[in-house]
Amino acid sequence: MSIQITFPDGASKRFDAPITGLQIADGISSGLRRNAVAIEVNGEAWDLSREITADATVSIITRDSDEGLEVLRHDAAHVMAEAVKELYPETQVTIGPAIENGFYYDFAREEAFTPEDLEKIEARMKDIVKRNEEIVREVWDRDEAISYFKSIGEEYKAEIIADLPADETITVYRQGDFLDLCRGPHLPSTGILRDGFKLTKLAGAYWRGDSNNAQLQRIYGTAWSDKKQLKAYLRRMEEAEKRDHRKLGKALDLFHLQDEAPGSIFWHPKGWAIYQAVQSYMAARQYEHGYQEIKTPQVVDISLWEKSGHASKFGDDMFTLVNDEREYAIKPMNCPCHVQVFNQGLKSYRDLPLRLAEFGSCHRNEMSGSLHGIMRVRSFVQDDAHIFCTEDQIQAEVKGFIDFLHSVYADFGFDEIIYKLSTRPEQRVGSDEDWDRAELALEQALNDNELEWELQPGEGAFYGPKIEFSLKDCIGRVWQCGTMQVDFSMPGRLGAEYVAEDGSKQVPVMLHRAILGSIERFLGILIEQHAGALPAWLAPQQVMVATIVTEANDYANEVAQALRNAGLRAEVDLRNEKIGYKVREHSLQKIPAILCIGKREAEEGTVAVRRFGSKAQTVMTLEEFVEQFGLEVEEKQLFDAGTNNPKE
RNA sequence: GCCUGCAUAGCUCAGUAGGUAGAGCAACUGACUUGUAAUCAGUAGGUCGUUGGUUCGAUUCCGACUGCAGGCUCCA
Repeated sequence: MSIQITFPDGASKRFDAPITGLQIADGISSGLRRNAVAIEVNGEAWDLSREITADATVSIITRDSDEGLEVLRHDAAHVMAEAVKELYPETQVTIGPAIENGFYYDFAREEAFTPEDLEKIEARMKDIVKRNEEIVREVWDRDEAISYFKSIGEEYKAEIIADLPADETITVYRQGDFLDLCRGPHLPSTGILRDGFKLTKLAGAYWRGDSNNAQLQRIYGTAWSDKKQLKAYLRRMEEAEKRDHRKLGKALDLFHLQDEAPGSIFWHPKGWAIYQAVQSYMAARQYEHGYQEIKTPQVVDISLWEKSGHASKFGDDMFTLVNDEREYAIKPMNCPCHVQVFNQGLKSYRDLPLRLAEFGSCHRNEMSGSLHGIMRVRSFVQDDAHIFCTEDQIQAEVKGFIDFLHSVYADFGFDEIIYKLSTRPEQRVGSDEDWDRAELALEQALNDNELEWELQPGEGAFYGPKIEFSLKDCIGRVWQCGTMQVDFSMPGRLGAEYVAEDGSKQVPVMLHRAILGSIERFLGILIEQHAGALPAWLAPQQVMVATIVTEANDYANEVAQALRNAGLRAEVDLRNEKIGYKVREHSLQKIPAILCIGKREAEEGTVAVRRFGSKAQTVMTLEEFVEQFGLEVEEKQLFDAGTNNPKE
């Protein structure tokens, strides 16, 4: 019998059935065969060794494609599990998927793995690759599979199989003496994995992601198509880690943290200068967008948090204090306070939408393990605002907000934003009808803006669904920054009302929103995004005036004063040091512009400008520099350190 | 909170198979007045995170605590 195989370019060819992906690849070219790791058959990824018995459209998956890398990484996980079982037979295997850049496998074992064990495991993995064991796909009967895995002491595997949907085919992959439940696809043999992998870290992880369950030991690894790719990745990571905001915060003297105040930041002059630049920028932008800024109390009676529902859901994470037999909470968020401001006086539908903004200082007693540099802290300031509006106004407000957010992120130099829609959680307040409408409103806004977004079912806040706007840090970790949440319930719980056109009293809808999220977190990401070399408008010190000889001191001071008068953040370095030393130091501090002042400049009334990232020196008059640099600051130009040109 | 690891001078790090520690940079002093990424010489600087234990003796070994790092969980 012959079957028709159609290729990606539309061409097709007849083959004698059955035929395998490996044979097809071999027939096309030896290079393709060498690089093949799997085959896509009618849109489904198959093993190269699986027999194709009917007409099909196929495409060979190669080792350097995204799909191919996923197969390699998944195989690396299996090879690791095999290695672990060989070295530590008492270990139970659970799950081991491919992830971005690599893979992991979760193991259950009494004794903890040590970093030295990782080396042993990695060495054994290399052995298994060298053995080039054939990887064989087998279809098993469900009950047989369950009893087999139980019989060899793999309780977790048995549990996974028992929970698979009834119509799912149970496939088991065999490599050497190691059998693992898996959907596949896998490589034809372990040798094809080659040597582009490395075990990277050891971590704890809960069985099925639930902290009530047993904690397993997770081993992470990274895997690439070959050793060269692996090395390139490791080098990239090493470079990226140099941009870590904690390192730069210290090196650039921006802030520090210390034991006595875990999760709280001591901002130093330069860090605070950035902080203030960001905050005052946001204040101006919000004013422009029709927000009114307010300020609400830090310490508020616990009863308000009970009414809002926060005390019952987040009570453990709130800092509370008792004074004169009265219990207070240090505000963990601003919303209930904003409703109090709304509630003062009688509001009309003509007042809506009412946009109240606050740089709200919040304290949350986050679990110690979740603290992370200045990205996740216990004391932070949100660029928070609440929009009180009618249901009809939601669409326009959400749309307007998304545009606003995009323009802010663009000013800061962020072009990659991750959008997520989080919908109703199990524990929530409000009717299902309200949730339906709120979720729909957000979904529509995302689609109207033609954004690519990811759905996170059950991840919404307890009072409403939300859109999350996330950014990535230097090593690719995703952090939520902006948010837009629709809330139909809190205004009602806290007694907010307005008089409608017909004279009736109505409860407004409340939109919770933030663009930066926590200013602290945003600054952390901002520092990493620019590797500490902030664009001129954000740089804590924008200009450094450095003298070459003492004789130029007076003129240098005049220059610095003129720059300050022009609204620029300028310092002067009169130290008795060589100019090379000063240039080096201020370059390491990533100051956007160094003005070198010698006898010549003092006599001519000029400045010798050296921009960060460039070795070029440009002599111009002080006036010319103020105009040029001032414009760059005013226009919030993003400076490209590599080319010394403003970015598009 | 849980798992694994880490904590030495202001910073970056070395070191002690258990006998109270060292480098570079920074700081300070002096000389040098300098033209675009480190001028030279000298001085000073540490209860080796805190706290128990083992030991004649602990920075080193063991435990607890605190903090940090990487994950997991959580994130109003």
